Amino acid sequence: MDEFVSTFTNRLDAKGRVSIPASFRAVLAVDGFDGLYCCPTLDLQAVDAGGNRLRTTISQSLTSFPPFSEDHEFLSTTLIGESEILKIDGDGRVVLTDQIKAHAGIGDSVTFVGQGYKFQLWEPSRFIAYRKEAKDRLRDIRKRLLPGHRAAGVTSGPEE
Amino acid sequence: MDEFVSTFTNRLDAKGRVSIPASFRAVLAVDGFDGLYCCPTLDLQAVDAGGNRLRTTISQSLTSFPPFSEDHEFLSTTLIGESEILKIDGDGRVVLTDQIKAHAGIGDSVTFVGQGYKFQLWEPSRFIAYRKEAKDRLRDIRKRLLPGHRAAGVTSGPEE
DNA sequence: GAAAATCCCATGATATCCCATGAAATCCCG
DNA sequence: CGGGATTTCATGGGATATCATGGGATTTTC
Repeated sequence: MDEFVSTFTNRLDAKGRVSIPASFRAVLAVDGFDGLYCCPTLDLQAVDAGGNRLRTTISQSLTSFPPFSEDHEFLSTTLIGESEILKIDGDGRVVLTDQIKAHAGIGDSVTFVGQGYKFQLWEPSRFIAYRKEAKDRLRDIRKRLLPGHRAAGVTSGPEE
Repeated sequence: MDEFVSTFTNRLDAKGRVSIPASFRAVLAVDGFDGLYCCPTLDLQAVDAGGNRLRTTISQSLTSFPPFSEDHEFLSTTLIGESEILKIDGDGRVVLTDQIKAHAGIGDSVTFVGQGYKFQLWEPSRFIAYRKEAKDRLRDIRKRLLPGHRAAGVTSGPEE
């Protein structure tokens, strides 16, 4: 297990804690980062989460700008300043901060969406809408690429 | 913990003391600098703060100018001459000098913004305005780097 | 000797730790 | 192959530690 795969939805308890899906915890353990690195996505009501691999990806996007340059300051303010490092308790749970919950519109449950080297946190119903939107868009793209054909070998799963 | 991450806002007490966020103190402890190195930000009403890594970064940005050149003199006057080293008390608090408070327009509370190897001090409401600007700038940069790569969803992040 | 800075301790809110529980998935042995 | 035994996992709750903040007391500074 070295990639975040699949989607899970868990509930927050009275103290605001959520269990990170067990398979995601296994990936984090391999990644070797103590805690959960969380960064709000810029144009989605979601939060990117992960460990070292996510963090270094973000850091590296900063290295192309010299320190003290305007762009470097702007980027680090948004990417690092808005990020949070959540502690993972002994049972594999985290407490989401108010900023994270506000940004993603999260109430009493969270959907964890695996995306390889990172995963995203969503408010469940918002994620369902987003996924539908993404599928429709994918269909459009395929239609344009393969006019008059059905995509061979590229499945999108059962249509609902 | 080796980077300043996330944003915190704390209040000054009657004696002018503010707690440095605990996670930032942990980073400073690793960095091994006794005190808090503070340097007014050149073009912003903010103050850069940190430990050894900030200090060496400032020194290195000076080496790109020949010693005794006008630019070197000017920059070192500003960057080093205007810097201050604040004492950190046993409870992890500092007392901001009048210069710092004046430069950043700080009243009765301070926002600490993590930026990796350093963090910034802001007057809270001023920071909110700046953050909005920073996000817009990040959008521009993303657009230039990833042309035609739009998010599939129709939602955009919540505006505050 | 007075004002300011520093040290030390108090306190309430919040976060963290540790153990319990029940349901579901997995295993195991016939 | 099957069904009971065991483990895993998400969730819950009480006890404990951490942290920001406040204030008195002592030391420093000029």
